[in-house]
Amino acid sequence: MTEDDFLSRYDPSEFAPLALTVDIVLMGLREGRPTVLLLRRDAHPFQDRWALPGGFVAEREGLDEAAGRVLRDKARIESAHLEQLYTFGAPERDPRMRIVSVAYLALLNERAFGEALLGNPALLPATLEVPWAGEQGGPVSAVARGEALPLAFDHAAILAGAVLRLRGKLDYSPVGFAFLPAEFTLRQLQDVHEAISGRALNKPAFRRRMLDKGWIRPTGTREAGTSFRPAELFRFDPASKGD
Amino acid sequence: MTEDDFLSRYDPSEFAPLALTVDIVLMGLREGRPTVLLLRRDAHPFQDRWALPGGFVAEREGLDEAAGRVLRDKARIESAHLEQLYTFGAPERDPRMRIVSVAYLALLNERAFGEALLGNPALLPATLEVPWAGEQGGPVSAVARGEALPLAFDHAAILAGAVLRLRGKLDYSPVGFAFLPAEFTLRQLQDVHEAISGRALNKPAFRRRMLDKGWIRPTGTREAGTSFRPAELFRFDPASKGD
DNA sequence: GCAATAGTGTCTGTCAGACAATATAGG
DNA sequence: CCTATATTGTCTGACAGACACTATTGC
Repeated sequence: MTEDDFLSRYDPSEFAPLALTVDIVLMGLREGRPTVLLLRRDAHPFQDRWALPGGFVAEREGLDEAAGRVLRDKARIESAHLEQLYTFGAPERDPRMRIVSVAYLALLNERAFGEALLGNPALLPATLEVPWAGEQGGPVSAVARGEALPLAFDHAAILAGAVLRLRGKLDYSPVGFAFLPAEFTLRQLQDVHEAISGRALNKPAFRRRMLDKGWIRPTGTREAGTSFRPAELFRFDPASKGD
Repeated sequence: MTEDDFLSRYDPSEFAPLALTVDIVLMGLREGRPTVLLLRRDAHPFQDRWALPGGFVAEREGLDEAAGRVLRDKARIESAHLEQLYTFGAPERDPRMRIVSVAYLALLNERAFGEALLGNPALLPATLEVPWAGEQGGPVSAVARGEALPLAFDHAAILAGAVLRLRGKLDYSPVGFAFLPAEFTLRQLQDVHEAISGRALNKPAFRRRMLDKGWIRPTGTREAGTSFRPAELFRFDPASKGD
């Protein structure tokens, strides 16, 4: 493909206006429900609709790097589990010009979620309502104060993709620990799994499964401040494998 | 994020040279091994190394659309299972300029694989050698005529991603049928699963599993031309669900 | 002791692997 | 009948769900 290739390097499309952005699904768990952080758009297009935090990819910046920067700038979050989700590039997805967006998923534990809210008061937490609908997931809506928020661009599709990705990885990857602090009880871990999968789980079976997988290690300490029997604290053991 | 947002629309990065390409992993099965089709690079950079077929995304073209076009132009394949894999955008991945590549995975059955080879004789089939290494997969090499091919750009990483994606989806999605003709025997389907997962499977268990999943329906006919008991032919039943 | 939750033991149904038995094509 | 492969039957072990039981804390 010599000449062919050579010529295509000078294809006009190369010089057509094109921008690259990253959009980030900032997800945490609130009251047992997956919750995302959204920003209201003040300008056209999609004025007054709600959008994922995002930003343009800089000239000498990698994609993961850009996502990390957006995380810092828009939510004051220094570190979080961050993974690429999918790339959206329909020509008309942004009416202004061709903007291709690489969507990322960031998972926040309770502390990071709270810090993000403090760091940027414009962020609105919205509960993800996922009609369990079949099994492969259906449309997702983001709800705040009892009302479904109108979303900008193709951001509803991005949210749906985020939920599917999480559900798919939950069982065979230790991704669920990203929602928890360093030390946690088995009940907390089970709550995470129930929130993401959207269904109740059996306690003894869950405990067996987690211990058998070898993902967690007991710390030897127990939680404090309960008025009943305190649960044992565990830590994620990255020495296992996966993800 | 009014003013902020407004200003960022005019960020210089928007006008920095940036190109968008799709690269396609054309995968089929040959002699029980995953095999991909590669093109030799005649020009710099990475001259004489092997690369995935790819092309620039045109001005008013969606990403899936661009991938379909590359499939037609470079391999004369009219239709195939095509899914987006991952987007690679390290700033220096192409020494000439910033080129972001959206990788796609195309699955070919035996007929499509043969047609591609006829349609473009420059395509070289290379066997994917996947050292089973642990479980999450390791580095992948593409081997032809007994030798590992030197790959261009970050295409080795793309191949590794393709193998992982396939392995991950095989059990809970009907993706394996993309490698087979419309009618097939259970033995053929099992061969596909063994080739992708890289391990031998139990015949009765495999048969039960496939029938229970409801993905396949018997056609009532049997294969012909065997010198032994002919196997029943099945069809993929898309009425089930998933993918 | 009481309330509340943590953690364990046990039964049972589902399902995959192993392996053997039966079925059927061509010769 | 013989060979080779398809297809089915059955046993067994791994494991998840259900549910009841025991343990431990604050009060």
